[in-house]
Amino acid sequence: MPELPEVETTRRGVEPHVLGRQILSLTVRQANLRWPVAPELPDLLAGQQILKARRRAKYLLLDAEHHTLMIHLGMSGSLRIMPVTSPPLFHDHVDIVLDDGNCLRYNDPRRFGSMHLLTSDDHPLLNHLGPEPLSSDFDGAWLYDRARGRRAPVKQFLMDGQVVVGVGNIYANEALFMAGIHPARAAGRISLQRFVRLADAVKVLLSAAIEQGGTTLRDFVGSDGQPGYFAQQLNVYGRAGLACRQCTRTLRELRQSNRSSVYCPGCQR
DNA sequence: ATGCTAACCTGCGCGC
DNA sequence: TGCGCGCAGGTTAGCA
Repeated sequence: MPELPEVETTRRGVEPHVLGRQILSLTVRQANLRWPVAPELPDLLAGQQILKARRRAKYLLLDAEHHTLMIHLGMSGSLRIMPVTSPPLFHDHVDIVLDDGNCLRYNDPRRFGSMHLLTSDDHPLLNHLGPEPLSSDFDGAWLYDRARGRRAPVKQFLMDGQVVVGVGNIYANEALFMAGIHPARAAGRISLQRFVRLADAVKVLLSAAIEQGGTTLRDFVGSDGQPGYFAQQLNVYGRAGLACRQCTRTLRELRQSNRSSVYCPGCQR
């Protein structure tokens, strides 16, 4: 489910409900996520007030007084604010119980998500991440520099978290279409000018998706339970075999690193 | 250093 | 109706 816009939508939805709240306790019903939830995590976090809700890449970072709770939603995770009394449903793995009768409830069918407790942002999972796509650190020149000598297809290059964070399969496909770049082209063989178009496309797409509450595919819901509205604007993702909206040629599909890429053979070179 | 593969899981849609 | 298969928004470890 979640790419960066979904995580940011979740952060914005959750923030007003958790800021200033004290964490009374945590209920862990299923600790086997992508990495096991540390058994001592609930006791360490209980009693602390939540001071800030940040995002880094696709990680949601809840800063408390002495620790930061780092949450990843994986492929199928979601967070909802709800009364702690409402009965947990299937795959509701963790409740972060707040002091106002509500809880932040983590649901994740596939359990590819994770929860870690940090004492600083110096963590192996955060240390080697590339720039935020919507920051000024990320632009065409950055992509061009990082692509020197890289023979990997640009699609994989763009999805590499050490190059830039937050660009998942959907937006990688869409950005390459918007920039007119074939997903299989070697990253090191793309001009600065074309990388400028690609970086701009990433920024435009992610910004628009955040504005509209993320992309809804199957089961995504934001923290207030409302679906996003960006899905209807996808030009290539999920449209293999259909006509390109720009040139009417049939969109093709190929698999790269076991992920599907959809592109227009006319518009993308 | 780069790049490829398998791995972690469940659910859903499709063809038979 | 049921079953097996392939595929799905992510990311890491391990190995060539």
